[in-house]
Amino acid sequence: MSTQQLDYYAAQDKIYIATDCIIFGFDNHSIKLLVFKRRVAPFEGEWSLIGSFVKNNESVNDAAKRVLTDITGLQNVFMKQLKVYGEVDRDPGARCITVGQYALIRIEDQDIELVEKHGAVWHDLDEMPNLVLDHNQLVSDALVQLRLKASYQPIGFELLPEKFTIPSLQRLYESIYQKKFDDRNFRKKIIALDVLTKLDEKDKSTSKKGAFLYKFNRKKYDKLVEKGINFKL
Amino acid sequence: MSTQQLDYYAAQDKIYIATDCIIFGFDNHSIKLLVFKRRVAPFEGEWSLIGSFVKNNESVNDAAKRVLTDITGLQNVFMKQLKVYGEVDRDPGARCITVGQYALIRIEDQDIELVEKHGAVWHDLDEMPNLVLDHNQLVSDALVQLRLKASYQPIGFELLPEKFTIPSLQRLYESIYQKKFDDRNFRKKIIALDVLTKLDEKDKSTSKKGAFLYKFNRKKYDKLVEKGINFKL
DNA sequence: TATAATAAATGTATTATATACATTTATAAA
DNA sequence: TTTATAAATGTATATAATACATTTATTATA
Repeated sequence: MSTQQLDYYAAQDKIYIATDCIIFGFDNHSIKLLVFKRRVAPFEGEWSLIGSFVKNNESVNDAAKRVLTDITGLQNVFMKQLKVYGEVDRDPGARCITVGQYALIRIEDQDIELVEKHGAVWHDLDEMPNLVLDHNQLVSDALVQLRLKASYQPIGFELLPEKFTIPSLQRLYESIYQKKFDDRNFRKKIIALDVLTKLDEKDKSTSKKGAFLYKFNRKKYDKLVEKGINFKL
Repeated sequence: MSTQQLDYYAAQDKIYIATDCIIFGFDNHSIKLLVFKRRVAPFEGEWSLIGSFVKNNESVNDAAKRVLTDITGLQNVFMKQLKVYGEVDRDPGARCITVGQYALIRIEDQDIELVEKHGAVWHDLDEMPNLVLDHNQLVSDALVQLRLKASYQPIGFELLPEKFTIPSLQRLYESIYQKKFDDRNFRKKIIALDVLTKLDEKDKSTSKKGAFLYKFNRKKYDKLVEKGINFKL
C-alpha cells in the first residue's frame, strides 16, 4: 500500500462487525424461530439470536453460514441478508454493527444434538422470549421480509420436508400470514403454479383418508423463482 | 466493560466499514445515476460510486445521509439499504466491507455547484462508465431492487418534481423497466390508485395541447405504501 | 360387517382486474 | 384557416380472484 492509501484507510476507528441469524423452521403446525440462551457474558442467561463476529478470512455471508452450520449441522441452506443494524449505541459493550441474515431450514434435517449442545431452542412466534440488544427488532423485520418474499416467490418450499401434503403447505402459509385461506382456492392456486409432482404415497398421520404426498420439481421451481412470479394468497 | 467482555469483543481484527450510495435521478426523459471521478488514490481518475467510511459517532444510515448531503445538498431523501458487500478480497487495499444504499432524488432539487465541485456526473444507465471495485455490481443489484420495489410501491413519485404530468410519470416507469406501456392503460391504472390530485395548470413544454399537471396526495400515498399495494405494470 | 366419524378432495358461478386496441381534442405554429 | 402533434378518452375481451357445499376414502367403533 502507498502512503496515500494508508492515510485513506487509516481514517476509521475500529468498528466491530458481526452477523446474526434469524433462523426460521416449520414443524407441520407453525413457524418457529431458533434462539439460544447465552452462557457467557455479556448478557449471560439472556435469550439471543445466534451470531458471531465476522472473521478476517471469511466473507460476511460465509460467517453466517458458519454460524448456521455450527448450530444446526446444516449446509446449503436458504439464507438471505435482511439489513445492517448500524446504530452507534445499539451494543453498550462496543461500537458493533451487525448484519441480520434470515435462514429457512427444514427442521427435521437439523442435528438435534448439536442444537441442544448449544442451548438453542425453537420458539413459536407468539411465545418468543425477550431477546438481547435489538434482536427483537431483527426478528420483527425478518418476519415482514419473509411475508413480503413469500408473496413473490414460493419460498415456503424451503421450509418443508422433501415430501409434503397440500394441507401441510397450507398450514405453513397460514402460519406465515397468521390467517386462514380457503382450502379449495389454496389448492387451486398452488397446483396452477405447476411446480408440484404428485406422488403415489399418502400421509395418514392426520386423517383416516390420508393426504397425497407431493414433491416439488426443482427445475420448474427455479425457473419460476427466476422469472419472478407474483404469488399472492 | 468487564474483563470477560473485553475478551469477547477483542476476538476480531480490524475490518473497515464503508457505505456507498447508488443515487438515482430522473430528468423527465430517462433514469440516471450519479457517479464521480476519483481525484485521489486509491483509484485516482477512475469512476466510482459516492461513499465514505462510517465514522465512530454516526450510524451506518447516517453515514450514507451525510455522503448524500455533502454531494447534492439534499436532505430528507428517500434512501434504503440494498445489501452488504462483504467478500474478503473485494477491496485490494484493505479488508473493507461496504453497505450499498440506494437513494431516489429529485434531480431538479440538487445543488448543482456542489455536485460539480465534487466531480460528480449524472449518467444514463445505458452509458455508465466502468466503476471501481464491485461498484458495477452494486449498481446492477440496485436496479433490480428498484424494479422490484416499484412493483409493490408507487416509488416513482420520489423521483419526480412536485408537479408532474402523467406522460412524464409514464416515461419514468418506461425508463425503469426499459419497456413501453400502453398509454390508456397506464393512465387508467395510475388514476385508479387514487393518490393523484389534478391541478388546473398545464405543462406545455412538450406539446401544443399541453398536459395537465398533477400533485400526489401525500396522505393517501403514505396510506397506500403502508398497506403494501401490488402495483404491477 | 355395517355405521360413524373425519380430514381430503373436487367444481362452478360471480366478480374483479388486466389487456388490447382507435379516435377525438386542444393548442401553437404555419 | 389549416396543419401538425401530443394529450386525453372508452369499450369489449380475456384472464385471474373469490366465494361457496358436497362427495370421497379410510379407520375405528358399534
